[in-house]
Amino acid sequence: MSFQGALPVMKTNALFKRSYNQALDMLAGAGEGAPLPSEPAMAATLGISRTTVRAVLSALAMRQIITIDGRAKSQLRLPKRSDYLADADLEPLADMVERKFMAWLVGPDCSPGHVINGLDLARQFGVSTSAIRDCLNKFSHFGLLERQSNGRWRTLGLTVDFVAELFDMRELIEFRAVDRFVALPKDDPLWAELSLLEEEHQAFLADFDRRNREFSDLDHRFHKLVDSAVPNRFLGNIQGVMSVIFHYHYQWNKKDEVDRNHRALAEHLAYIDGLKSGDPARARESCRVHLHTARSTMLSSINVG
Amino acid sequence: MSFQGALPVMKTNALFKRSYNQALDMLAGAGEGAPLPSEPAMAATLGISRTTVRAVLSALAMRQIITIDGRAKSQLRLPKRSDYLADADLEPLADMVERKFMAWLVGPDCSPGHVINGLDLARQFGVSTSAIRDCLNKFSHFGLLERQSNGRWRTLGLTVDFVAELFDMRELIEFRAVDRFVALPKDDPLWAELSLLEEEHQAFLADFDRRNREFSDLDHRFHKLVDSAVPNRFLGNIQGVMSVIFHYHYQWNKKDEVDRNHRALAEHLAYIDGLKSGDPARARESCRVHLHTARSTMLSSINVG
DNA sequence: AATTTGTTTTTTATATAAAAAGAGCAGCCA
DNA sequence: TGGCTGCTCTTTTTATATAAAAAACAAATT
Repeated sequence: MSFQGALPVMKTNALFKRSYNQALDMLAGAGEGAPLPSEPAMAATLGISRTTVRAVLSALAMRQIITIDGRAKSQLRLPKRSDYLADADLEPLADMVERKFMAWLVGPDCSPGHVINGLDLARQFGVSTSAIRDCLNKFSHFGLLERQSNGRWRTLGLTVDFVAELFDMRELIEFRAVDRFVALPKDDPLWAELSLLEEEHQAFLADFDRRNREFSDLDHRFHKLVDSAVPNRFLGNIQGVMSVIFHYHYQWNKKDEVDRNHRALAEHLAYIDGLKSGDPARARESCRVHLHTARSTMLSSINVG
Repeated sequence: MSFQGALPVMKTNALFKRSYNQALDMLAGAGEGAPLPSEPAMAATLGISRTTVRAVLSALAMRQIITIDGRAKSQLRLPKRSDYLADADLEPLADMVERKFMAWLVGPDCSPGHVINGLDLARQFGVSTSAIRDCLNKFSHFGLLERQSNGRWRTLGLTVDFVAELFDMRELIEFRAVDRFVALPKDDPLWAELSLLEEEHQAFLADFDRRNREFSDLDHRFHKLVDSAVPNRFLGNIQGVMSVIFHYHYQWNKKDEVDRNHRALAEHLAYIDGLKSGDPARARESCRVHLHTARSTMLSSINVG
């Protein structure tokens, strides 16, 4: 299945490439002729192992960007644009497969109940079947897929039922978290974090037109903070599903995006007020309103999409 | 397809072996010289594909147990004990790995926080690294493992925290299910199922000494029934964790097993009464009592274990 | 003595190959 | 006509091989 001269690459070296580009950034920051930090120091800075640092360093030396002589490493020249490695495959493989799979899942080639052909997907995405298998395994935990008795995979799709069940769970969890949150002592660090997030919301609102697109991240962080009042690892799982669904679904449903985000932003602020009031009933109500809106927004988005 | 001198076995043919033994059972039921059902019929009976049926049939013919001539298949002799394939590897590979892994996890070779060496486990269990990888992936969804940034696996273990969080979640879900359950119309099929299960509990109690061991299955089915009042696929996930944890943990903690099961059985019956009373407060209370006992039993079992 | 580098050993991630099991089709027999 | 068999093609499951990355170890330098 090799189109061009694709030699057999066994494992993506995305980490190396990312680190290489990061190293170039560091060199751009320093001056020409400047000495480089030691290998362990660089490893710590980049958060990678020394093995990878050494690979990056020899690549830099090969390109005549730095020179290495024992432990004396120095910069020969400033990095140019062309020195950077193309960001084509900088993404970890699993992320790439996940992205393509979600696109396929909500796209026209897949209808709910569709039986998945792993081999075919592998060819389509340009990866091996192992990668597909891992991805399918992951999504089956998210409830988007099902295994039949004969070992085959069937899509369940982003159906109305799925969303309803997901939100039921979400409400169950978040209502409880709200009760716990309002009862937190006033010196709990979560209150400070909440205030910080409130300010972020205000700033977002002030600059809404430009930052509109980044809302889903803010949304995720806000709900995560509320839910953290009841620490529970199983809850994190559900949050992960929510996050993935929201991320991908709204990426392909830009319709009414501005209105949707604007409304959610306002509701978040009311929700924060509710929490800060210390009144459980009021907090619960503001939470209920927001989750209700989120649910119907998602449902209508699925129905038209 | 040779099951004796097989040198490099690439994939376990557990399905074939299980089916082969099942076919022997069928032959033992029929008489000598009796005609065999058609291939599709056997496939349907055994719940496998015709390909596997054909493999079984030719193995039986090879062993001179049956004779095949076109579509005329007939039994030559009754199967002997020695005809059966050894039950060493009749278990699906994934199940075997899961079992061994859980045993390892709660055993002395593994303490919470331990970094897992996949290759080593593969050698220990006599399987390939792929099988281990699949297993680790599965258990990470159960919250028993964690992936570190460097891609390594670390055990979190069956700690007090884990159990506390698991039961928090369970209570959250089951309380809600109870509320919904008592509100079901009296002609809902769930009521009939509940009565059936109540009878099973009574029968269990009458024959407790002998059936004691099978209690965990009954327990699982009971809670599953209650929770089915609120159908939700994410909930099924949590139930799966509970089931696995209970199954393995109590398999190695036989201490006080009789008392533990006896008490749970009594509480289940009270719980069923509570549900049948139709009074939400009473139902909730009997549920609370039982879940509370279950939690403390599990916790104390971990502490002494 | 504490770090740094050079080298070797482990471990993980991925593609590939091959067995096992499933699905479908054409001809055939009752 | 309807179901059965023989055959072929797909799809899934698993083991293995190998590159990437991490970790460990040893020698060298400050």
